[in-house]
Parts: sequence; C-alpha cells; structure tokens
Amino acid sequence: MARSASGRPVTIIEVAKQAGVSISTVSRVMNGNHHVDPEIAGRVRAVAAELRYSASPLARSLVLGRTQRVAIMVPDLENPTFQSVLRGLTRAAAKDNYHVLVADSLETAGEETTLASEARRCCDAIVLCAPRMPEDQLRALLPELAPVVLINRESPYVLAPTLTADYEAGIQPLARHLHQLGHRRIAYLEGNPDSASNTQRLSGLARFGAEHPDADVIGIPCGVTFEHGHAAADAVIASGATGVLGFNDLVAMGLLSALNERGVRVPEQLSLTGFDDIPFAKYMTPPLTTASVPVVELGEEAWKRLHALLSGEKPDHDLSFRPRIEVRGSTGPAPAP
Amino acid sequence: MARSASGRPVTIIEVAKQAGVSISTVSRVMNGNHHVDPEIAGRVRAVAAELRYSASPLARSLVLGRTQRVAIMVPDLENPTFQSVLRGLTRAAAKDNYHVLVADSLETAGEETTLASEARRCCDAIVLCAPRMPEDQLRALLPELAPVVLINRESPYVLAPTLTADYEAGIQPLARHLHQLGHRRIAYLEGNPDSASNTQRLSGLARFGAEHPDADVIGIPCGVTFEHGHAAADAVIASGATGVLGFNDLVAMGLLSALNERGVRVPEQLSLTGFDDIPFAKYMTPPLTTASVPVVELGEEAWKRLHALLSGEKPDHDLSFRPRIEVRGSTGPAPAP
DNA sequence: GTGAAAGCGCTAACAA
DNA sequence: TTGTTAGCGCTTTCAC
Repeated sequence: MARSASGRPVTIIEVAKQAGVSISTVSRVMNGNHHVDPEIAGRVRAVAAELRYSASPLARSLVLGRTQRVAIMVPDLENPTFQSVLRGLTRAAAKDNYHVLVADSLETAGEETTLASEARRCCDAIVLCAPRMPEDQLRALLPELAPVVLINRESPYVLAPTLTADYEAGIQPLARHLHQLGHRRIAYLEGNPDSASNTQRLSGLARFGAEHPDADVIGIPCGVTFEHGHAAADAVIASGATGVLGFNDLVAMGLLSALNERGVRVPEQLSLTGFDDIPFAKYMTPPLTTASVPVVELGEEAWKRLHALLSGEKPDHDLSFRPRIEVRGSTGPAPAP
Repeated sequence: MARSASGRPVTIIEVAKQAGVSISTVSRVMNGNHHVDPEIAGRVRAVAAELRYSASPLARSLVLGRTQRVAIMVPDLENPTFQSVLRGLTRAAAKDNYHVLVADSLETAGEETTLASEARRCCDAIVLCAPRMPEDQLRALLPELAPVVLINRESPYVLAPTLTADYEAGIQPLARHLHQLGHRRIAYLEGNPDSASNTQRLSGLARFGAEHPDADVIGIPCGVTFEHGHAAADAVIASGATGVLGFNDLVAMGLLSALNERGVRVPEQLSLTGFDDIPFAKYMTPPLTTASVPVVELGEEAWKRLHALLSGEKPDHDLSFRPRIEVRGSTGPAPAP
C-alpha cells in the first residue's frame, strides 16, 4: 500500500483514472478475471504496481461478506499450552491466507460469552479453547458463533467440530509407570475442580485404582500454575507419597523447585510426573517424565476444520489425541520403605 | 448478534422498521447520541435488545476508517519473550476495546515486509517486534505502516516510538557478578549475529573487558534456542571457561541440561547465567541467575504509545528498560584452579 | 470485453 | 429532534 497525494491510501478509483478504464475493469484485473483484454489488463497491472495499489481489505470484507480472519479465545495467554495452540492455528491459517485474532478471557468465565461474540463478529469463524462457561451457556452460544471449533471442551450436545486430548486415557500410563517402579502410595495434585480436564484425570485414576488394589491414590488440592505446585510441597511431603502425579508440567515444575529447596531428591526420594510435555519439560533437572499432548497439532487440526467449514465442506471427524508417555529422569524406583 | 429470519445477521434496517424510526435514529441511539427523544430511544433500545442487534464492525470500520484493531508482528511465536509481549499488548489493548491480530514471520526476514504491510492494512496500527529486515528496508517501510511502534529494534532514523531493553547495560552486571565470584575465564554464548540485541551484548562485554583487564571473555557461536544451547556444551567445556553468559535463558537452559548429562555440576564446576528471566528461569535446578527484562510491560507500553498515536496525541517518550540482575543458584564461586 | 449502477451496513452532514 | 441522502471502497450483476 502507498498513500496517494491526498495522504490517504490509493483507491481503485485512482487506478482506474490513471489507466483510463472503469473501476470494474480494475476490479476484474485485480481479481484475476480472465475476460479482460490482455493489453488492458497489462496496463492496469502496471498502474496498480506503480501506485502500489492493493484493494482495501475492509471494503472487500464488507462486500464479500468475509474477512479472511478467524478468532481464537483462550482462557489464559500465559499458559504454554494455549500459546502452542495459538501458534499452531496461526501458522496453519497463514498458509491459507487467513489471519488470527486473539482474545484472552483471563480465566474469567463470566466474560467469555461477550468476548467470544464480539471477537466472532469481526471474523469469519472462531475457535473456542477450553471455555470455562457453564454447559447451558455454551450450548446457547454455539449457534450464533458458527462456524466454530471447540478445543478441550466436550459437550454432550455439541453441534461443532471438537478436538480434545484424552486426559483420562493419558494419566493411566503415568500412574502405571509409577506402579511398576514400585510406588504404592501415589499423590495426585489436582487442577481446577471445575475444569473438564481435571475430572477426566480423576476418572482415569479411578480406573487405575480399580485395576491396582494395592495402590493408594491420594488427591491433593493444588491448582494449575508453578506457584500452586510450589505451594503444595508440604502437603505432598506430609502425605507420605513416594510418587506424585502433577496436574500438568507447570505444577510439577513448581513442586520440583520446592522439593529442591527442602533437600528432597528427585527421583531418589520422590518420583514426579507432569502432563502436557511443554517445551521446557525435557530441560528440567531432572528431565520431567510426562505425557505429551500435541498442542500445536490441536491448533492445526482446528484450522483444518474451520477451513472446511468456511469452504462449505464437511469437516474431518472429531479427534481425541491420546497423550503419549515420555519417560525421563524425574521418575525412578520407589525408595525402600 | 442474532440472525434474522433470513438467516443473516440482523441489520440496522430491521431494527429501524420494527421501531418505526429511520436508520439514523437507530444509529444515534446505538452510538449514545443524546439528541434523541428519550421515549424513542427507549423503544429503539428495546427492539435492538429483542432482536439482539449490534452494529456490524465491518460496516463501521469502513465508514469510520478505523477497525478497533491493531496488529503485532513477531519473529517467532514460540519464543516466550514474544509471547509475553503479545500478552502485554493484548491485555492492555483489550481495556481500551481494541483487538489484536497476530502475525508470525517465522524468523524469515524476507517475508517481513509483505507480512507487516498486509497485517497493517486490516488494522489501525501495528507493533513491529524485533524485525529482522535490513535497515534500509525498515526505513522505507515505516512511513506506510504508521502509526507504528517498534520494539527491540532501534533505527538511527526512526520516526516511530521505540521501546527497547538495554542489553548492553544489562549484560555488564552479569559479567561483573561472575568476576566478583572469582571467574576470570568467561564464555559468552552468542545469539544471531545479525540481531541488534546480540551486538549490544557484545559491546557491553567489550566495555566489561576494558574495565577488567584480568578477565578473558571468549565468544562462542551458539544461537537462541534450547537446542543451540544444548549443542554448545562441548565447545563450552573445551573453552576452559568457568563462567558462562548465555545469550538468553533458553540457551542457558539448554546448556544446563547438556552439562547435567555430562556430569558437570552447576555452579560447583561451572557458573551459568541467562538473560530475560522468562517465567521458567527461577524454577530450574539450580534456579537460573539472569537479567530480567520486563517483556509484558514492553507490550503494555507499546499499547500506550499506539493508543496515543491513534488518538492524535503525542506518545510518551521512548523507553529503554534496564534489565535487572537476578542472582540465583546457577552462579557460584569459581572453582580453585 | 467493458462500463454503469446497485448494493454490502453503517455514519454523518445536511435539511426539515 | 428526526429523516433523507451521500458516501466509505469495493464486487458484481446487468446492459451494451
């Protein structure tokens, strides 16, 4: 884009004038319409290039009814998980010439509806990432948000493509891994009690418990951040557990740091696992045993479905990613009793 | 927003019809113009609420010449530094009812110009975060991008508000800290040679070297990611340095991880510092000594200036944040020779 | 193959 | 105080 003499961006009218044609012809040329005399088309292109003209996306959006832009709402832009989803979405969308608009709800469920509606209105579609709002609200909202894709939030009545990580399935190999190492008293650091992903982990652990009657799984209220994990250290130690399943990597890392301060050695005295496999997990000391969730792919798959929806095609099937266990140095044999 | 019977969003015309007034009156009411009969205004509001009408942002953008949206271009959405800048910007802008559009250049300097121009065109302003493009290109681009704010890229001829971290000043206390601990042979893991922030660190180190003739500072080509730091381990060990200044925290963490694998103890055998103080730094084992850069604030201050520019006000002065040294466990006395 | 003209949905100047 | 109307910059019928 360049500015014309008036200081404002060059418009189609100026190009038309300079090229001695009508604006429709310019429009046709710019949009690659082939029913234009090649010689004229060349002239128009030359003028457009000289004036550094490109059509106003605003005006195009209005008349075409699409913006080439999608929104994503996340609960917390500080969380590496959502950052990765954003990244996956942004990069995939960019390949199809779409831009991404970010909306951060700051974990305030009350604002989500307004925020999503508003973000959606200036875009062609929206991705809802782990929305916290109550089920009935979500259900009421979805129709007016369409096209919409849901990430990490299943809803029994969803009418939208849904992508999830299977936390219930994912946490079981972690627990079994500790069990195989001889741990019998295992603590689970709980996340946000309202979140679906915490509930899923709990049912995974219930299943593990049923299969391993010799194991004790103790729930310890904790949270989802470094600080939460750090603060849970005393409760963990008091619990007498020899193995700890953190709600996520952040919690595990916070706990690890607190254990270090207290001189508790990992994994010699205590084994510890995280969840998500954020980029930092494998660089911890010791590297964190965790379950890897392909969050970037979650974003990419979301784009695929959005793109299909926008093209009037049928989106691919819903997907539930099975987390893959990554055994690293933070877990080891249970200490002799 | 709701859809009318036609399936398309409700427009101002339908509201006007239902309320028995002209569209201008509806427009006035929706925009809080007080020169409207209170009774009529009430009726309009009632109809608007019933129809769940809200004005099309697209149409408003076109006629008002503003989108209530700003863009940010970052070199790499994977880097915690840029994630934090994005977060600061997004949250600050949200308070003023602005949205943020993300453009990730994937570290390809060649694409930056196009990407920035395009992103800018569907927004009211743009933030350029550490652009990699050559000086002359940047200078040519800035006028057409205005209003624009630069982050971490000074340009001798800039006509745009600029926010930076003072890497030259920031690295010196880190080097002095190592010196005070008795380190005399100090390695610096270099970042991208083209980046301004690497050059600045180098001049800071040159100054340190001049003030401390008894110290040897050895540059080691490295990079900016975990992997780069990890790969530099052998070169670091071969250098015989007892203290290492990583280009940033990522590099330091990567190196730390590699040192662990090799059984080199930090800080007993080797002291190590990072740069940036990303959220993970203090949870490393040992916690990383680093220089903290207030990246979220960088994003917030960028918004302040953008907002001023958009309001036709004079933006605040340029700012250079002086990094603050955070002494933690990764540095200690130099081992006896 | 080309141009004139009708919108896309809205705001704001101008009239009444 | 209210309505009429001219755009914002573009695409797309519809005549020619």
